[in-house]
Amino acid sequence: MLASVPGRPTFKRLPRAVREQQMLDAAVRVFSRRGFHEASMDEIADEAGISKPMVYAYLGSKDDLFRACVNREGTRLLESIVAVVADDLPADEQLWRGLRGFFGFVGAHRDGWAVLYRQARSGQPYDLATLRTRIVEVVAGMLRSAVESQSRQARDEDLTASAYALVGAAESIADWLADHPEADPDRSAARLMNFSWLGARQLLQGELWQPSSA
Amino acid sequence: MLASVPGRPTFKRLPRAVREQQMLDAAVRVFSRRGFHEASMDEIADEAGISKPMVYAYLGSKDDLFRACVNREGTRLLESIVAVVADDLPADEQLWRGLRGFFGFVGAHRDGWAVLYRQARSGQPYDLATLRTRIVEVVAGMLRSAVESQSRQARDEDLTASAYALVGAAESIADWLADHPEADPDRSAARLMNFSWLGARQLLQGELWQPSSA
Amino acid sequence: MLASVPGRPTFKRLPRAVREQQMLDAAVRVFSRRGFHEASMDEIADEAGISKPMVYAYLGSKDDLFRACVNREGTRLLESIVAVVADDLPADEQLWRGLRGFFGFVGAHRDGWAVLYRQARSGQPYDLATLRTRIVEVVAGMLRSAVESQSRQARDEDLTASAYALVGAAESIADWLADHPEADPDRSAARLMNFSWLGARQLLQGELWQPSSA
Amino acid sequence: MLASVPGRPTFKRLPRAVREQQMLDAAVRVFSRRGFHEASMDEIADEAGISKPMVYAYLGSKDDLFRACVNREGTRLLESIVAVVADDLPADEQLWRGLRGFFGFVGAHRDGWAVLYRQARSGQPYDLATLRTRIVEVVAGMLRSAVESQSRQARDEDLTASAYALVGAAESIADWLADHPEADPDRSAARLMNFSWLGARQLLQGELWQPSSA
DNA sequence: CATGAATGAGAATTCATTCAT
DNA sequence: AATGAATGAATTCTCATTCAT
Repeated sequence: MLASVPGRPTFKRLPRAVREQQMLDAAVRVFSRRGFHEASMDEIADEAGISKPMVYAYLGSKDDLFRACVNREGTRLLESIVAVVADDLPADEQLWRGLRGFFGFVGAHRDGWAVLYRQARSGQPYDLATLRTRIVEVVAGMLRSAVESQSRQARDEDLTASAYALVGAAESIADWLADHPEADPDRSAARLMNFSWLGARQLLQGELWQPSSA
Repeated sequence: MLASVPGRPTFKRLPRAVREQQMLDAAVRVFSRRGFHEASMDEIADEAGISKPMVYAYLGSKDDLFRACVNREGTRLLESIVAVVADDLPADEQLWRGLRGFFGFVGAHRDGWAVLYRQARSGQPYDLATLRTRIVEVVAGMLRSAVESQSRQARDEDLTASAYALVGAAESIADWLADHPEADPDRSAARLMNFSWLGARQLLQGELWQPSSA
Repeated sequence: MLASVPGRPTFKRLPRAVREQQMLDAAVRVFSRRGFHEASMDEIADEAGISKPMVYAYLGSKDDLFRACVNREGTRLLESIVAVVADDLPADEQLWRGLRGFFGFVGAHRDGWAVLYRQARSGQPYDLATLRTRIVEVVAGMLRSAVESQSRQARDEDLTASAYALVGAAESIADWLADHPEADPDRSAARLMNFSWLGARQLLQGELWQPSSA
Repeated sequence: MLASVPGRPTFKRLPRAVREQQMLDAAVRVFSRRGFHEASMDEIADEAGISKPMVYAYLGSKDDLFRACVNREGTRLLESIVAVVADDLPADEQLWRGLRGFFGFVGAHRDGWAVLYRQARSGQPYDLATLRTRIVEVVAGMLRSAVESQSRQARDEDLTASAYALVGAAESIADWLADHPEADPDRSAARLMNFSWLGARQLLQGELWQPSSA
């Protein structure tokens, strides 16, 4: 009966893998707009078009569910970056590509970003700390190899601090991007590239960084 | 009645203003270590050494209380920055002073910083968004005046983006600082100054920014 | 269909009676270790190696299932006793055989005993009350016929009380036995026989204990 | 207003100690008639004429509450026995008094007995196991001293078994008593005394029953 | 001023039970 | 015959908030 109504998909008796993704989608949306604590399992189940016990059966407790969201979105984010970065490129090109990947993800998955950045941060130390640390380390590594390619020395602490600064700057702009749906992710990437690569002084003097490709 | 019983110490009937500060101190500590939702009014009252009804009588609901915390700490933070910045200084000097003020506050008020940054973010739209926007605007204004002093034009959006980047970078490093009590705030300020003022390229080439004063 | 796929073992399509016994075995084990309420239908189905709907199809609701367990174990227990008692034996011999049968069952079916005694007791008025009453009546009858064989009178209430005492004593020792797998059931039977028979004999002979005071 | 209605006691704002006893009374009644698992905190709160949060505030979780019930009733039971037993009396007199104390408690606190015996048994190992063991040990000690007063030897295991039998018999009769409000506790005590003492006396005198066959 | 006593409302979680395939 | 998918209905427990003293 229901199935015969055109345009209204039957939501019944789907295989587990499909349902799990639906649930995760719903959970990401709800966590994104409410935050971890304000989100209720009831609302998530509703949003997924399913009853609460199914959520528990498939994805466990609220904590488990949240972790699963963070993991999925975190993995996607990492992949968005890793997919476009190639080790043998010059440092600025790598940074540029990394930023485009990053802002591209944020623009395309605003809810996922909100869960990762706004929600996961404040609470219990989910794997997010790990994820962020990993990103920071990747960036730090990138900087280090760039430095070494110039036969220079740099204190590790300084590199790490720069990486933190860079990641924080990216997050901050991503946050603004997530709240401005009309904004262009690539443009955000370019702006941050200029700021971080050239520095405020250069910017103030009107200098601009230009992508060598594309 | 009770107070008149000899040998029984009179309960301190402190003036309202003092009590309120005690409560806010307690609330900031508790919100800082638990987060908004995990913090219970019971724990806050306990920490303040008073009974719950007093908290409600003086500071209103939990939301009100949290807002009061954010306001007080936010104001202090702004003051830490404003106090050291003078409009007629060159841009780099202003930035340098602003960063020192900022990291100084974070180092001295780790709990306050945690409430402002980690907790207030995730949830309800408290005045924090406002506070952050105000800081961003201050920084953007600083950049604009610097640009204009060079008789140049710059698109407002670009300036804003740079301000966001700068604030985000500062927050990120502040966050790291809050978790490393042994770290030196001034050193953090210097690192970020280098990064943001000179840019990654300059840094990679070994250039360094030097404070003209102090 | 599935069964016709070569190389894929045919799922055992066991006859209903066999399946039911498997389920009851599993249920007795689970009820024994968890108690009625803590036992979940999931765990029982798991233990039986079948899916839940089968349990419902064959044995009905959880209550039904529990009743079925109690019935089966209760019947076995009664049979263990009845099988060895013969009406024409002297009273002490009957009691001795009855106790041996009883403790023999407990030693051999610890799970069954636990279900009967520990679990069924606390809750709903299953047939257990009936079972116990039946046992008490059997014992009371045994005592009565012994008395009458001595041409004596005894108040029915006193006989019933003695039967209760005897059954309670047996249960108490059985309980201890169920927790001590190394203990010898026959030895327990002999101990209780000594305790109860020497008393019962005096009673049967009309002797009475009198309080020295009051 | 409410307080002025005669015959309708005001149930409001009682001191903690009073409320706790009311709650325990209610809990014992509900646990007694429903069993641990079937009893809901809602029903207990209702029965106590109070809201659930108060129960949690004063007595903790459902487990804690149950433990508190068992403790209170167990203590009362022990006191009922200890109060009337005096070490320097002859063994039979001690046993007689102990039984009267025991059955007196059961007759006067049927609900308490039900909680102790029927409910606490089946579930988690609350202190009840301890309580019962303690009682068994007391009885065993009583028997041992009686034996030794006759300069005889007895194997400890046999004494323990007799104690178990005695306690089990008492519980069994108590159970019957709890279901027959019109019955006289003292009469039950006398019946069990007869049954057990006449047996115990023979035992104490070294008599043994021997199986005629096997 | 100050507080112990009290609660309404809602949250997570579980479980017996049934459908649709 | 057999099962994975699905849920209604409880249940325990917590918390912000308010009286009555």
